[in-house]
Amino acid sequence: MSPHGLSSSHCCVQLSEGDWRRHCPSLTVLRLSDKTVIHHQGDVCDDVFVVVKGRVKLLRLNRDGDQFVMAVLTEGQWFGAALTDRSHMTIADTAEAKGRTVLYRIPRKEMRTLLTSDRDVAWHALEAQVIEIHALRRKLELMRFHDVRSRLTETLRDLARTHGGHCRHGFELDIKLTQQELADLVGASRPVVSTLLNDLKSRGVLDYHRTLICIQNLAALE
Amino acid sequence: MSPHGLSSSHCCVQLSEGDWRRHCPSLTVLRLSDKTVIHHQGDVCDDVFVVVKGRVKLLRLNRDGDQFVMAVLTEGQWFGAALTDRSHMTIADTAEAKGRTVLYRIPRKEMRTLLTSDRDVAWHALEAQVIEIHALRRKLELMRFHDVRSRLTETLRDLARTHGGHCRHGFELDIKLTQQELADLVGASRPVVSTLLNDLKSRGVLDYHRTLICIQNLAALE
DNA sequence: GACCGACTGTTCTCTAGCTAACAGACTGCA
DNA sequence: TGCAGTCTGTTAGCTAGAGAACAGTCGGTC
Repeated sequence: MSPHGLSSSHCCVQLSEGDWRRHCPSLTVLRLSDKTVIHHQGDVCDDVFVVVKGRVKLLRLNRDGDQFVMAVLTEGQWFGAALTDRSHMTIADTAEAKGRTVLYRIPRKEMRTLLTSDRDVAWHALEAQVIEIHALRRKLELMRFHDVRSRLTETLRDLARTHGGHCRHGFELDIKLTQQELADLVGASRPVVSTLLNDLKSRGVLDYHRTLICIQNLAALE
Repeated sequence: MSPHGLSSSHCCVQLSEGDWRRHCPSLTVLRLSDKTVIHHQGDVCDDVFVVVKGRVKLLRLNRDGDQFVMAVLTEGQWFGAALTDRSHMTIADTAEAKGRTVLYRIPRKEMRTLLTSDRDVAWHALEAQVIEIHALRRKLELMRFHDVRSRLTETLRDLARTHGGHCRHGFELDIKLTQQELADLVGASRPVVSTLLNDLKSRGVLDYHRTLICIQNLAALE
């Protein structure tokens, strides 16, 4: 539950595979391995993808290959082609599977039909977009007003909320992240993230071993 | 028209005052003068506001009073209470009238009813949110990868696109902005914006006098 | 159990851009 | 026509954090 009362569970349009197939006859199922690129920024893409299992990173690359992660999507969320009428649009984000994932691929037109015909789905979609806007605005505010240290702690709190699970030490992220990935999420360079992470570790706030992060004291993340 | 083909005209749910009144019986009309604060971040607010005339700035303040402008809304766009079911939610953005503006104020519940009952309005709302997400992601990308100079030129191009009008010199922003406001929009300090603006002026790309900015050579903004 | 590739820890240097500070210019109002 | 308030122009430090560079560590695999 976010401090603003927007639970991420609202993001999910809870339909079964049968429901999806009924509404979207051209649906295909994709099974992807870690780091598979689903679409690349600048591609022309006319499909919408729904995350069924696993995680998908939405990110932007600059010409040096540095990346900035806009969002990490979980089960039930969708991405891909914009919903406008004009087809053959260029896509702004790169989407990449994070771990093994299963997706549905749906032509934009069928998704549009579903959204205009089913009231519930449309409402949930709208709510999901509103929540996404909220998250993006927060991220912008963080980028503008906060230093890397507080951006890092906020990001960890967010991750704990949306991708966390309990473990015997406390609160464990069930998403494995290298320091580089965390830095890409925070919008900072790896060296400073590394140092800050060590500082937090030495202060007993969290513990980690390589890509597994475990938050011992969520409250102490301020 | 944006480079991605998302025209801002799509943001507008084009309803007449009669339409609005029919759907939302509790609608009230607000006429505000420049700089009136409509709601402040942290307020509890259960109303949605629709911009009928003028401009509204959506911004975040930090404790030093520095502000960062998330969006400048025009006619037809709406803001305010989130659309979730839970009422009495705290609001994340400060909203401020930019110049004289006219707004409709609608209780969240009636807006919700309208959105769940009218297919067209719901669709347009969804499109508007998608476009907003697009803009926010772009802004994030700019903040992450680009220096103040290119953020400034991109911001000016955006403003020309969404709030621009022709004048005899070229392309004039029909929104008056002080350098401080421009800096808040770009996410930079006033002194550097001032210097960059002078540089652009001396290179003949644009001209300005106090709050009036006139772009002579849109293409030269790269 | 030795090797390779991926990841982590740390240090040093360098710079974009922030803050502060102040002077000049314009605008509007008495 | 003068004064107050707001906006602009510019300069001089100062610092967060980027980037490069490299050594250390883990973990899989042959």
